[in-house]
Amino acid sequence: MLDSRYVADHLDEVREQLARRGAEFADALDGVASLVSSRRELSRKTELLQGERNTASDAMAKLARSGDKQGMAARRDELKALSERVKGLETDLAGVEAQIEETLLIIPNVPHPSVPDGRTEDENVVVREWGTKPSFSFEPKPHYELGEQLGILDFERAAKLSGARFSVLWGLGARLERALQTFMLDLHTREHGYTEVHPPYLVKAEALRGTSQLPKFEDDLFKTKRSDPDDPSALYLIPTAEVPVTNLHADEILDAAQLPLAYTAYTPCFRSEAGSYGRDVRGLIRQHQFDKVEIVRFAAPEQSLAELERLTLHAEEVLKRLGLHYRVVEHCAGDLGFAATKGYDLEVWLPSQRMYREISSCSVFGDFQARRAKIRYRPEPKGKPRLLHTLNGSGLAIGRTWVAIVEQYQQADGSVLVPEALRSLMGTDRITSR
RNA sequence: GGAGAGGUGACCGAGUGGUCGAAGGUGCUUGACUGGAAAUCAAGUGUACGGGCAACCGUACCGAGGGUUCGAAUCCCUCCCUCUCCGCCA
Repeated sequence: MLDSRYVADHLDEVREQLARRGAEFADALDGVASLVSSRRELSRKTELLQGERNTASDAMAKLARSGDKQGMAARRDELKALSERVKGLETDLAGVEAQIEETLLIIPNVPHPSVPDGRTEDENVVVREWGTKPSFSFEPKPHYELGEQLGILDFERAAKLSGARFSVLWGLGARLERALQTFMLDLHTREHGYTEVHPPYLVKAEALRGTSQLPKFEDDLFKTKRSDPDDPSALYLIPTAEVPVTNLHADEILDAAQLPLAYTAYTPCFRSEAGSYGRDVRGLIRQHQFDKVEIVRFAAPEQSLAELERLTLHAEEVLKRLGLHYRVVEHCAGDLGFAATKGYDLEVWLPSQRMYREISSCSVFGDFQARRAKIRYRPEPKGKPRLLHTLNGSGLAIGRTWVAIVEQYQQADGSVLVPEALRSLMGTDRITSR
């Protein structure tokens, strides 16, 4: 969420910055500006009258102590009227504040000045590549064909259980999923300094509001208690570990010395994929449920851009160790996530598609999430609390990593070599038909 | 799910209608004392918004929301959470 006062005081600037995203928020922004000025006026009036009421109330207390029943009776009506006026103003003020919040909650973050222009993902900028495209003496197969032939991947039975966009992994396929969890968590905790977290997979609406999946992207989420969809206490399945992990520090004031905080978490992720009906219908690329190891950092504002580079390298290291060819692209302004102010995608090479596909998204959110979730830190021991900056990235999406390994390491005979780094966890150096 | 108890500042804990942003203690910070430290003594020590160059002042906040009242941390209602016992369960 943007700062309402900043928006009101820098209307044109914010308008221009948001225009880079290719979206129009003119009306909403004007609305915020005028609401902010009526809030100022209203709160001044309210406080003045509250002060009057408090003074009068103290006088009443004195009368009460001196047992002046008559004096009290004489003033009661007058005070009641005053009190009613205060309540009226308080209600109005709360109304204005709610309107400001409501508007601001659906306005995206402004792109950082360093973010390149562009409308769609086609205008993202390739920053660097790592490794080389594997070459094959045969036509490389898609992972879903290989997986089914090897008996490690089963969509038919998944459909029987849960419908489309679910999968069952068998044998070494399941083992590979588990090996990847362990491998990634071990790398981040042992070598990159992250603290491992095991969070809940069901969260309150409040948490989703903190990281900005709500209120705007409710359709993308699975909500529990469907029998009473309006129950405000209904829990949601997490679409990413970002939600529970970032909100760990909601409503907290951290010490500067604690920063940067670095957490990693393995969780399943649940996404309704509403509106993506025709896309990636085959294979593991787009599922309602997938596993992911997430990395999350909390940083002082001055550090956050450098922290983004660091976090991105941590995610990249996973691909390097697995020997998977990939590239890094920077989001153009139009392709930036709702809450992000700058970000990179890691795209892994999929031979069967002859394409780079997103396997990680690393973002810095500035104070956008911190303002929503009220995550602050104290710059100096006695100083005023200040919003910190949040960051996160996939480190990595495990399903897509599984896909990349099967495709990049496939052999002419249909078997799949196990990357060196996973061999001890897998207990084998090759996946063959069972 | 049933019965009971409770949610107060960084922490413990007092406060059952008015002068309570909140006693007392602990912790922390600063000062005094000391060769230094401990102990002791003194002062300070929440967050947000508004005003002021500043000292500081005003307003709100005692789990959340609503109500009663001239006035609520204190009374009433609803919800959330924690603890104890029973039941059930992994």
